[in-house]
Amino acid sequence: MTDREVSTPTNFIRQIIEEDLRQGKNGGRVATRFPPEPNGYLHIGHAKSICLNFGVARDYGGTCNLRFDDTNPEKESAEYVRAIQEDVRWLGFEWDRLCYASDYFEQLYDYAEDLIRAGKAYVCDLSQEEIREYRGTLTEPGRESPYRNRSVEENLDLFRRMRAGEFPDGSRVLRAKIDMASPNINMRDPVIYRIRRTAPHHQTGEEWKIYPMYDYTHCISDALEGITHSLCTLEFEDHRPLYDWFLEQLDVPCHPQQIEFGRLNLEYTVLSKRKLTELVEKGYVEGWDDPRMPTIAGIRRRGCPPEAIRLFCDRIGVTKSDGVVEIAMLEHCMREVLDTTAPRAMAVLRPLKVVIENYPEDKVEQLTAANHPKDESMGTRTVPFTREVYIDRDDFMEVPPNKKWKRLSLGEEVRLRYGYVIRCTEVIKDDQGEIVELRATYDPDTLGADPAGRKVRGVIHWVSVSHGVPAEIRLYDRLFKVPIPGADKDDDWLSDINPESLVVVQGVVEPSLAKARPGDRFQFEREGYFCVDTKDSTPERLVFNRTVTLRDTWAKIAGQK
RNA sequence: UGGGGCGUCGCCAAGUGGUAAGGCACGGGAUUUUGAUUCCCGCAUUCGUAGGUUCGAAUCCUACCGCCCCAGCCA
Repeated sequence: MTDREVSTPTNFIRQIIEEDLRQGKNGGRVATRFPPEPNGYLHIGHAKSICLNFGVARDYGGTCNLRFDDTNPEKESAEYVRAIQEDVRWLGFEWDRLCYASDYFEQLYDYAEDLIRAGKAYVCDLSQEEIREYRGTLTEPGRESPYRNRSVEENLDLFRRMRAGEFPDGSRVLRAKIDMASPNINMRDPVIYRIRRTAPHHQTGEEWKIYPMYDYTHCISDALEGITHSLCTLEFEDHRPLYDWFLEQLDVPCHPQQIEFGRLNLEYTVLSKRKLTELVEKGYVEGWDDPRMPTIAGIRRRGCPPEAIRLFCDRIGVTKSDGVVEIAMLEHCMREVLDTTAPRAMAVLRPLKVVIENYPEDKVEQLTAANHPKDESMGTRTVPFTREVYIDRDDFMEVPPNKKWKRLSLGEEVRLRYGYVIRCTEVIKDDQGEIVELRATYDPDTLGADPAGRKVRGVIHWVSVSHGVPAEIRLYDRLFKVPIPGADKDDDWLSDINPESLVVVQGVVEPSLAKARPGDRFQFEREGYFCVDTKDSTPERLVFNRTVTLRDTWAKIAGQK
């Protein structure tokens, strides 16, 4: 935690926990867990859950396990297991125990036999389609399976043979015997074990031919780990009666309390694992860690510090109402931490050469620049000033658009950041009328001093032509062009992708940046926050990713007219 | 038209019968060699709607209305 995060969040879950502590429940113990299924990368929605679970454990002197909910080998992989651990650690959390639901397969199996012996579970031979038909609908009750009243002996025998691999996939399942007429569909004899003979499991290999389902596995795993508060998202609210049912039937060590909260929705992106997987697999992005992805890996590569994510999660709060958080909230958190932590530098994204005609041909001045305007401890660096410099094309207009313009224009003055005041004397264009170069003069008395008798309103950044270092700069923008992709036609969400979510530009950066290391974050003055790409940047060919722009009041004013 | 949830400012969110916190966004101003940052100031007489209880209601009751989730051998 950093200073920014000292105020402890308050929310209904923390209130429940505090009340439990007050009453001495669970022997004053608080134990949570973060239970991802390793079937994809973690995204910012998971970050909310991570911050909640690990944060609660931290603040109440409890524990938090990282538990892989790995009961579906067909969709899971060791690669996801690896990536998830990396992401949780990067976010700044460390688990007490690293667990796998598959650690409990043997116990889970034994509990299933207990259920059978108690007459609370049975092997059902109905096909998948038949089970669906027998289940009924939202408004009509289901019907009991013809296999519902098999003897304990027959059920035990069949279940053991399922485990032994005697039956093909899909031929039989083990079901809990609850109530086919329940208004809660989850209670209509849910399947708790299915046969999967071929798919090797990333943790248990070929050992198992049957795999337990989520509802059955999750509550028992929680109980075996001594979890006190099992926090999950709202869509599991309907499953809570089932969660409690299993724990009541079985002789488990404890009965954790499931509490549901609203999952995060964020504007201009998607957060469903299905859609994120589709973006990756169909090549709309370059991978799970594409900087446009809302994955932890993508956000990290984009240059966002973990502290900003934690700050964001604290600020959006935890409730049961499902809303959509504006992207501005996330961007604000990024800027807030980057402003104080990122050293400043100058980079020209769209270079326009300026020749300062009254500056000596081969003179080079080493100007001193502060690495942070209000943090002296970040030190200073030196930037070479020469007769020819690049400025950004956006910082010049031959004739100013209005009186508010404070950048360079023909015949007018502007200050070069940390350097001199220059005046544009001539605009050189090519045959197409495109501006290719500017001529200017400088006022030698303006280094660190205001010019005599004039006030220069504008300051622009620049880089020496002879000393600047070329760099590829990737300008990332929101992945979708509308706040809610697929809002009115969900199957068409892909058509809402923003075709300009990535604009690559060949820029020039100040020479001090040549020694920047992958992952280093900077503020390019007047442009935004950038970080050295961890995959593609090399000392010979620097690549910077734009994390987020600076707040841009001018763009707002300019956009109004 | 079954069940489970949720409705407080444009967005997020406090509030738990005593007279609407905060953050983001937005608007205005100050300072500024980043149109950044920082700093002031403004921003819900009203809590989905309608009734009722009460000296007093966002908080309690009733009835409506709206939105979300559930019919995987996914989690």
